[in-house]
Amino acid sequence: MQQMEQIVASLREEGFRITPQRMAIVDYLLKTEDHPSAELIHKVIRKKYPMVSLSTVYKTLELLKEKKLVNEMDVEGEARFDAHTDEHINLVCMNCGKIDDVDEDSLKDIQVKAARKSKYLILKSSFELSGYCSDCKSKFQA
Amino acid sequence: MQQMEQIVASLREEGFRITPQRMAIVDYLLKTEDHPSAELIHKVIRKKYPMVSLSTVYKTLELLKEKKLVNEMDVEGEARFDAHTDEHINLVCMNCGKIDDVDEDSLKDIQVKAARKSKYLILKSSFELSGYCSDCKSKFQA
DNA sequence: TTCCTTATTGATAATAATTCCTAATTAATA
DNA sequence: TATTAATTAGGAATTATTATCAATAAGGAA
Repeated sequence: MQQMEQIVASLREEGFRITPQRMAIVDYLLKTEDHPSAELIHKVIRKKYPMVSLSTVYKTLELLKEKKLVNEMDVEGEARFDAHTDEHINLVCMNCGKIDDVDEDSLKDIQVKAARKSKYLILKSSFELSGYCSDCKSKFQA
Repeated sequence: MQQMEQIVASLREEGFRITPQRMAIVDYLLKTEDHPSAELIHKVIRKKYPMVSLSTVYKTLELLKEKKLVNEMDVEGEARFDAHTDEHINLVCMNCGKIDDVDEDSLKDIQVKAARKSKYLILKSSFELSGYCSDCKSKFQA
C-alpha cells in the first residue's frame, strides 16, 4: 500500500510539479477500492475540485502510469486505473462491472517461471479473471 | 488445439450459419501463431477473400468470443484475438508488439483458489505479462 | 516576497477503434 | 428450387483517448 507522500516525493524528485489537480487524482485513487475509469475519476473529483478538466485527468493518469504509480487495465474497451500496485489478481464482474482484488503470492513464481521459459524481460503483469461476482451470480441461478 | 471442424460443428449446432466469411476468419485464426487485431485479420483475409467487410470481421469475432472459440486481449487499447483457448500466459513485447504464449499448468490452480476466495463464478481468464522479448531486450542493454 | 521560466492546464479539435444502421444477399431447410 | 430469416457490406455514427496551443501557475532565484 503506497502513501501520498511517497508518490509526491517520487514525482517531485524527477522534477514534476505538484499541482492541486495531481494531488486530487492521486488522493482519490489511493482512497478508493474501486478501479475507476478516467471519466469516473473526473466526475468524482469535480465535486471537490471543480477546476479539474478531463484532459488533465488523462494526462495525469498517463504520467502516473509511466512512473508505475498506478496500473491500467482494460474492461470492455475502457481503461480502468488502480493505485494498488502490488501483485494481485483482478476479478471483473461481467454483469455489474465491479472489480475486486485477490492477493495471491504464487503470481510472483509464475512470473519468474514464464520469464525464464520465454527469455522475456518482464516489466508489467496483469492477471485478470472475469465472471460474475457473488451478488450477480445469484441472478443467473434463478 | 481446436480444429476447424469442431468450431464449425459448434456454430452449426446452435443454428448459426456457416458463411465463407466466418470460415475465412476462423481458418486464419487457427493457422496463425500471431494474435492479430480485427484490422489485421481483415487485411489478411481480403487477399484471399476480397468480399469480407470490416464490420463482418468485428461481428464474427464477437460471435466467436461469445461461443468461447477465441479469446480477446487488449494491447494498448487495441483488441487482439487468439483461437488458442487453453489456459496460458500471454507475453507481450512492449517494443515490437509481438505476443508469445507460455503454457503454465499452475494457472488452473490459481483460478480455482481465486474463485474460492472471492466467491466469483469465473468464466474467462487472462494472464498477461509485458516487457521486452529476447530480441528487443538486447537493444536496451547496449 | 516578487519575478521568471517553463511545465502544466483547460477547452476544444482531431483521431481511431468499434458499433450501428439497413437494404441487399445468401445459407439452410423443405 | 423457392422461401425466409440470418447475415453481410459499406458507410455513418459513436465514443474513448490524444493532440493542440494559448493561458495559467508551480517552483526556483534574486
